Amino acid sequence: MRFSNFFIPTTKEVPKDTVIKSHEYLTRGGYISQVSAGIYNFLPLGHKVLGKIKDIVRDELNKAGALEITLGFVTPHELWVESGRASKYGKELLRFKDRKNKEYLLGPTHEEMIVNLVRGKVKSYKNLPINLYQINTKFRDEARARFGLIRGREFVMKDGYSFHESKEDLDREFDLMEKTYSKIFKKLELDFRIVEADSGAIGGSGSKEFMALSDIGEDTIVICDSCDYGANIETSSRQRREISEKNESSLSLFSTPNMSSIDDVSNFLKIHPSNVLKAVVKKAIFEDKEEIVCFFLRGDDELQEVKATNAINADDIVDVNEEEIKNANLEAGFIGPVILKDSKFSDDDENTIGDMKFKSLNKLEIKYIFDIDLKDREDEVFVCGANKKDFHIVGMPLNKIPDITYKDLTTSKESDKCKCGGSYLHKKGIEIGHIFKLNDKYSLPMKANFLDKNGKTQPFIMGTYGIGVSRLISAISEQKSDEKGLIWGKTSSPFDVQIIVSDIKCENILNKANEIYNQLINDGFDVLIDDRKERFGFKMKDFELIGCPIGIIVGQDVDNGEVSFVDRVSLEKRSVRLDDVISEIKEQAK
RNA sequence: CGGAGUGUAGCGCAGCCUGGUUAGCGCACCUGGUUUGGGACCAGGGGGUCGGAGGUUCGAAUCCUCUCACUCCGACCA
Repeated sequence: MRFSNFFIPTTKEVPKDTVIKSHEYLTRGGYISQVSAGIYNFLPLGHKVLGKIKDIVRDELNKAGALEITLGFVTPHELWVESGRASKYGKELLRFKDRKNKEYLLGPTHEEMIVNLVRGKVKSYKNLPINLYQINTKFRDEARARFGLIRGREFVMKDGYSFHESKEDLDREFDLMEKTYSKIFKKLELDFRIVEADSGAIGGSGSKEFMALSDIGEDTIVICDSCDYGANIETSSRQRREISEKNESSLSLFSTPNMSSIDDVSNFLKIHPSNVLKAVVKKAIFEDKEEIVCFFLRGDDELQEVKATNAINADDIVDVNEEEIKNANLEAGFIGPVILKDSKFSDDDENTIGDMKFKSLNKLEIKYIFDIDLKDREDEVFVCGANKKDFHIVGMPLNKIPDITYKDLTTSKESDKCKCGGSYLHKKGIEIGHIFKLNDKYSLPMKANFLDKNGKTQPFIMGTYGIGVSRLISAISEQKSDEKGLIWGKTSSPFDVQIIVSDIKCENILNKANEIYNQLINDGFDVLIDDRKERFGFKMKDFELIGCPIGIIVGQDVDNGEVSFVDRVSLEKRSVRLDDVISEIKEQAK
C-alpha cells in the first residue's frame, strides 16, 4: 500500500478526551475516530488490525471444530421475554420499534438468538455436539462508556455457543475452548492470565475469564506468587487465616461512647481488628421482595459484594440508609449479632450467656450470614456491637449464637495466603475473553430440547464463549506501546513492513524503494511504503506512531548499496545490504 | 443514575470575570519560494457566527434561563 494513496490521518496533537495511551495513539495514528460516546469509526488502519485479529480468532476456532455463522444484529424483543432477560437486563438494552410497532432490540449478546435458531433445527442427539460462533457487532447501552475501545457501547465481539447432550461433553468442549483461547491470545503476543470468575446466579461448574494484564484494567484479579492460581477478586477465595493475636476476655458489656468504627473500638480495647466483628448491613433485592441482611466478618476484612449477593441468592444487594437501619431495629455503628434484653424484648426465645440475656438477630427477622473464616473458631471470642448505642459486647463466643450460616464473603487481600502456601498479589486486568458453562439456563425457559438415545426429551446443555475483539486492539496497544506510539506484534500489525523513503525527489532512492516494495509484495508481504512528499523526520515520527514492527529506511545509503532496518521495539537501526533485504525480511517477519 | 468539568475553524486552545470595531493564536490545509536523515523556514491565502433555543440589552462568544452533547470520578457492567 502506498501511503500517498492511503487514508491515515495522523496528528501530532494529543486529542483532548483521551486519558489512556491506547486511546490516544489509536486516535492520533489514524486507526479510529469517535462518533459518539462509546461508538467509533474504524479507519483503514484500524479496520486492518481488526481484520488481522478476526482472522486469528477464526483460524483457531475453525481448527477446534467451531462453525462460523452470522446472526441478526437486530433481535426480536419477544425472544428476550421468553428467556426472562427482557426485564432483567434493563437499560443496557437498546430497544426500538419498527413501522409495524413490533419491538426489537440491538443484540448485546446472542444466547436467545442462537437458542432460537438451534431449537428449530436440531432435534436429535445425533446432531450434537455443535459449536457455532460469530464475529459481529454488539450494542450495550453502557451507563458509562470509557477508555476508547476498552468499554464501548458498540463493539465487535466473537460470541460462540455450544450445544451438548451431557454435562460431560460440555466439560470437554469447555476445556477445548480454554485451550483454543489460550492459543489465540498467545498468537496475539498478549500477557494474560486465565482466572476463575463469578458464575453468579447461573451457577454451573465453571466460568473462566481471560485477563490481559494492564494497569488500566477495570478488573482486579488475584494471583498467587508461587502457583498458577488466578481468580477475579469477585470470586477469589483464600486459605483460612492464622490469627495470632487472640482475645481472651470474658463476656461483658463495655461502654464505648461514640466509637462506631472498627478502628475506634480496637484501639480503645487494645485488641487486633481481626477480633472485632464487623457488621455490614445491606438491602438484598430479590425478584419479588427486598430484605435487610447483615453480614459479619472480621474487622480487618472487607465484604465482597458479588460473593455476598451469591451467598444469599439475591439478584442484587444495595446500601442501606440510616432510616432503613433504624426501621430494622438496628443501632448504626453498634450492630452485632445479638439483641440484649431491654425494652424491645419479649421473654420468648431468649438465650443466656453467663448473666447476659439476649436473642439473635434472626428473631427480629433479619437474616445474618457469617464469613466462612469465622467458622469453627471455638478458641476465639469476639468484640461485637451490642445493638445498643455506645455499647459493645466483649468476649462473645460464636458458638452461642444460634443458626449461623457461614459463607465465603470476604475480598481476598494481598497478604492473604493461597492454598499452596504462597501469597496473593493483586493485578489489574482487561477482560478479553470469558468462557462459561450455561448448562440448561437458556434451553429450559426457551424449551430448546432434543431427543436422547432413549427417545427421551432433554434440554440442550450449553456453553458460551466470548472474546472482545475490538477491545483486543486496545489491550494489545496498552501492553505493547511506548512513549512514542503503538507497537504491534507480527500477527496484529496492520502491515508487516513499513518502507520509509527519505526523499522522494531523489530518483535513485525512490526507484530502489519501489523495487524493494514490489519484491516484498510479490513475496506475499503486506507492505506500507511512505512515499509522501514529507521530510524524513516527519515520516519517522509517523512510523513510530503507527507501530509496524519493522521499518526499512531507504535513503542516501542506496548509493553504497545499503538501506537501514529499524526495529520498532528497540528503535535501533542497522545497515543491511540491498541484496540481503528480502531474505532478511523473510527471516524476521515470518 | 449521583458528583465534577468542558463545548469558540479539521485538531489543540485564548477571549467570557469587567457586553461595544472585520472573533484571535498554534497545528493542519492551499499557493509560491528556499530547504531536505529526526515533526523545516519565509511570504501569501482559504476556513468559524462562538453546541442549541429562548431571554436581558441600543448592542451578547461574553450576562440570565432552559436544553443537548462530550469527558472525568463514582454507582452500574451477560
